[in-house]
Amino acid sequence: MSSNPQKPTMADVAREAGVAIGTVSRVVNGEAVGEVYQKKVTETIERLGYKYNNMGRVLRTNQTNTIAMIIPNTLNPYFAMLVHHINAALEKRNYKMMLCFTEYDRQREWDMIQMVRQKRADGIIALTYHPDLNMPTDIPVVSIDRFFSVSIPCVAADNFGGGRMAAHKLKELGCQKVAHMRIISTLINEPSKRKDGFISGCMECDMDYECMLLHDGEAYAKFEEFIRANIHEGRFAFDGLFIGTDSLAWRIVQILRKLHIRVPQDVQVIGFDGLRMFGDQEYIVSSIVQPIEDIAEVCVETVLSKDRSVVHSLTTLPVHYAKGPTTRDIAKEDPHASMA
Amino acid sequence: MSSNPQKPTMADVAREAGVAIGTVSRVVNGEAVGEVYQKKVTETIERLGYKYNNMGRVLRTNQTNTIAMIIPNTLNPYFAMLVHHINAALEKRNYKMMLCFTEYDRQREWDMIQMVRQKRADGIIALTYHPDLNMPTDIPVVSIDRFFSVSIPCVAADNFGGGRMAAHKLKELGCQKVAHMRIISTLINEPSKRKDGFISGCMECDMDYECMLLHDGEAYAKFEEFIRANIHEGRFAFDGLFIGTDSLAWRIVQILRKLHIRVPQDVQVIGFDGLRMFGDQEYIVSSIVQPIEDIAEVCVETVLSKDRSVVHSLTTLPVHYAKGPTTRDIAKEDPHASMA
DNA sequence: GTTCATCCATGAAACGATTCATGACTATGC
DNA sequence: GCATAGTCATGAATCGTTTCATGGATGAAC
Repeated sequence: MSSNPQKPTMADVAREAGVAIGTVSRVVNGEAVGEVYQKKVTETIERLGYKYNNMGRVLRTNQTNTIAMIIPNTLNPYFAMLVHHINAALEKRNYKMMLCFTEYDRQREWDMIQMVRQKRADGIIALTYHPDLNMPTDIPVVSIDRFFSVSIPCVAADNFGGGRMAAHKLKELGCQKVAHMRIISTLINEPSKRKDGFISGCMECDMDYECMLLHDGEAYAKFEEFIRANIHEGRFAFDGLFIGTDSLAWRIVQILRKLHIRVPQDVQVIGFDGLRMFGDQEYIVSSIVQPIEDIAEVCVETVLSKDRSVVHSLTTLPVHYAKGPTTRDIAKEDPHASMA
Repeated sequence: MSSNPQKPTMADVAREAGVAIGTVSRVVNGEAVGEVYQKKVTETIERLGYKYNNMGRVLRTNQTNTIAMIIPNTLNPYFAMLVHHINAALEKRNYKMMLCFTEYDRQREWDMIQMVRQKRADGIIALTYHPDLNMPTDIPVVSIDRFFSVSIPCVAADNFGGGRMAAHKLKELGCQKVAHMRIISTLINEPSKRKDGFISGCMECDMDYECMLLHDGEAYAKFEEFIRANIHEGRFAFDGLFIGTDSLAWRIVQILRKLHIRVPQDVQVIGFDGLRMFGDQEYIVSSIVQPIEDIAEVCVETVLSKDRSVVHSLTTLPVHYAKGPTTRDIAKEDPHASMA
């Protein structure tokens, strides 16, 4: 018995089972087949250890059942969670995710889009940052957090509402003089609206506010400088801060702590995103929480939707507030608490 | 000018340029072609907006230039960093990464491996947990942290050395009575050696030690119970803890803090992995740091190596110790520090 | 017994690339 | 001018699947 050393193909199975190649195809795809044939083919597949080769199928059907997800990286927990939920949503629909990391690099963002053109994926879910990148319109694309044009659907949290919510929350916590800090790029995207919402909220609540929007690079140094400049006789001039992202908020808390400003006793700090330790533990700071799971669901639903006419060009999903460890009154429950 | 609505293929380019299809192929692949042909083809490609279809190529060459990475998820920063560096190492070699999340689920682990059989990837880098999973040997596979057999190369940090290092470090920090806690599965993998190394180290340092290895499920409750049971008159019976992973260490620190045991004043805590906030900020706890970048590099090098005879069946890479915020003497620098 | 409809297996063609045996052409040497 | 070697474009065959026009077999209706 000289077994073929090559991996068996459908033709091999067909020959061995004494049926036509089309019949094998239908068995493999679970289509209706006569009982006798069904059995013969199934047995032969088993015997030869046949595994279907996906490339043949893709070439023929022009369907990869794969969606490309374009994202800077996965080190930021916000991205990691997004990837997590999008993968889950795709898996539910029997799709695969092809992950493309851009590291905020324009060339890579472009390359990744080209890849889809090479028929490696059926559609794109993209979280991109480069200002002058234009998206292809001949392929299903969904953009997260960034609006390109009405022809490219965009999904985002309710950033304006979140900013507004932060202002109201700070008021509720007793703040009178607040500030907003965020790192921006030249790009205007949906998260830019956090500031607008915050300003609206502050005006509604009749709070003094100040905004610091800095470009990456010297941002951290400048923020620290700003904070130092506003400490007079050991007291911080602001009693509430709304920070554009949790990741920045966490860094700001480090700076405040270093300067002996207590959070939350001396100043309330609210971030944005809703990051938690290990994705399921404590929130790392108090935060306006993005509904990442819903965002993922809508993205997938949209990119897979055959009927492009029913697709909204901008979907915004509701956020909510969550307390982080910074807002627990530790001092009361543990007077000797040391920093962990 | 009636342009073809279909995406142009190589045949279209060949016809339009008045050359043979093979010539187009060689131009696309950057092989030597006569200058005149070169120019004609390049121009036509440009004019038609031709993008090569990867599937045709894959089908013919049987090479996907893609490596599948099988991993539980990306929410744990350890996994996220691994994914990050493996992707970078693959990209350097012009390979793509296909990410497969298993969520610790055996069925998924198996499915993912089947996928590669379907010729979606040229090889596998796998971090799996299910005890009775056996790896295919007809495909290049590299396993992380888990040794299957001599025929399947395994890459891991020096877990034994790391455990030993933790013991010595605790001694150095003045500890006398220490404990080791880790969550285990029925699976015996490389990280299991952390305990062995720790015990060796404790014996070398002449320290009292105790080990708690618990199965997932009630582990957290049991650990807390253990800690409570060892607090007498406000003092914790142990002055040093070596925890199996940073993620558990972080949770243990939360428990200790809740019970008014100060870290590091009352007890030193050392974890394993070297997790940092956002991948590049502070270590979340003091830790034995895994050389993730090197691990990634070796994995990629190994899985791509054509000559399987030169690969080692087990590669262990050196670890190092890093201080987390827990080991800074906060009390001295900020007597009023509140927990953040 | 004949006709018709139904069901379903058949197998060639197609998907879009690469590969390679072939032969056309040029250049060189004598 | 002829023989030889070298270069390089050609295009048919191939990879492994799906698809679909074809027709054989079966059963129902009369």
